[in-house]
Amino acid sequence: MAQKESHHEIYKGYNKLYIALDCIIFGFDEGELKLLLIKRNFEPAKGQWSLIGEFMDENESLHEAAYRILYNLTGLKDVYMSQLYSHGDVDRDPGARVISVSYYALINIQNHDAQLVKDNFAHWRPLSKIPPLVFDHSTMVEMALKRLRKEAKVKPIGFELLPPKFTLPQLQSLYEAIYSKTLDKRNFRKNMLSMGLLEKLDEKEKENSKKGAFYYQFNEQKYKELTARGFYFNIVI
Amino acid sequence: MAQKESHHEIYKGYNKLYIALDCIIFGFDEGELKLLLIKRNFEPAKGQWSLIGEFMDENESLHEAAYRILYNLTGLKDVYMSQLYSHGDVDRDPGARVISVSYYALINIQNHDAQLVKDNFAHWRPLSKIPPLVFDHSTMVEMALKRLRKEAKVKPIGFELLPPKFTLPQLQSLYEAIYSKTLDKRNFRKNMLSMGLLEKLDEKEKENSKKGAFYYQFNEQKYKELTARGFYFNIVI
DNA sequence: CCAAAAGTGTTCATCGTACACCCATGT
DNA sequence: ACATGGGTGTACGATGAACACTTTTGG
Repeated sequence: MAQKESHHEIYKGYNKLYIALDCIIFGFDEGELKLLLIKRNFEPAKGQWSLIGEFMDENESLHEAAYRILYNLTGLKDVYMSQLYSHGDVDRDPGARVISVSYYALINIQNHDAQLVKDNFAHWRPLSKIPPLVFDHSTMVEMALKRLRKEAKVKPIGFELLPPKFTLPQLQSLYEAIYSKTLDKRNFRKNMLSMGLLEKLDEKEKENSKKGAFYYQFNEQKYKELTARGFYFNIVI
Repeated sequence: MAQKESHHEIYKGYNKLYIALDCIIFGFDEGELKLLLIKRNFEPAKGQWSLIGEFMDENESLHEAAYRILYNLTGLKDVYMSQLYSHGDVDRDPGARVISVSYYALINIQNHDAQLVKDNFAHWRPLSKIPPLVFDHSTMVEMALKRLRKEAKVKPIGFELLPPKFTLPQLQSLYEAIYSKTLDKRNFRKNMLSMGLLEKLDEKEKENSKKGAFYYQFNEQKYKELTARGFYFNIVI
């Protein structure tokens, strides 16, 4: 504690800055990727579209802040989230010097707390129809999409955007949405199933077709085992 | 300006934090990767090994700060540098709450200003013999190496670590150092030359062999042209 | 019975990988 | 002449890419 004090002394001559944390929250619904955006009802830039973000508190880590913000908006806790980038242009926020750390999250859109979202003036917007955003938030979204496209090829993160049980046509549709590209059904299924990470269930989804499509679920445990032995997830786009 | 004032008012209730910026500086010499580390002669952790870093100033962007720090230590300006990660654990710096943004740099080790390095108590240390580092700096180094390994496969950044003129054996030796792996000479050369990015010079390097090895240089211009047409650098390890 | 989506295999080209010998030259 | 590092080509297996028809069933 004495040491802590002395360090405070040492650092005392230096500036402190505002740090914010912004979240890019992806969902998948109706065959397309969506982002959770808020219509700000507070200054600055009141009434404009924005990512959800808040200022960092002295007593929480970056990860904790990211999960706090996500939780407050969606009621979700166990969610895939990953640090994206730190945005530090001097004038990025016209109001004051604020450095923003961005995180991106992939959530199962079915699970979020719609009431909370509503209370926060937030809305799901299709990625193809994102309105202009405040500050450098559009850049953040671009970077997040780029990152998602990179990661979804080599990590099994796509499943985070789907319910625990999903069909192969749904999964393919998700990948097609991520990469804005139609994929060959046979090659996609062969590729996906050949990794041995999906378990076929004895149950069919019958909303989208008369024949019905079998449900599958991702085997997290098996993925960990294989990874420990040098296996790499890889889906060819 | 009136607006700026009003925004300051709005943000006024929020905390400011210390933000530091740390640089992981890679060089390549004597067949191995090296890092530029400082032996701190200031508190806290005086006498211990550390990355070079400083506190962020209110009036510079993250990139500007990174280049400032690198310049002050090495005298180098036009250098490959890229943001790595932001480290935000509450207790990462035992002295005070400091968030650190890390950048990693690849420099041609021949070009640095040895006197400046000396004045800053900095030393080149082989990656294989990195001493324990202060705070979470060892984590930063690990992350930087991981990133370098990812990037050197798909971007022509290896050349940043070499002089403008280099031989294929030197280039191969660099890749072998990056990946801690011996590579097949024929496959490496075939792969590298097939991209058409290297220009063979009429000059030989004769320090390392009697026969001498031809110098090559990287054609940045051609890389840009090809990239614009959808080409991707790719070297198989 | 028919429309609509689910499911299934094979062929070909490309790319990655393994591998061994000759060349040039300084001593 | 020889030791040392530089330079070169080929064959095989694995992987990615293209491609069309059958199955199921609700209406």
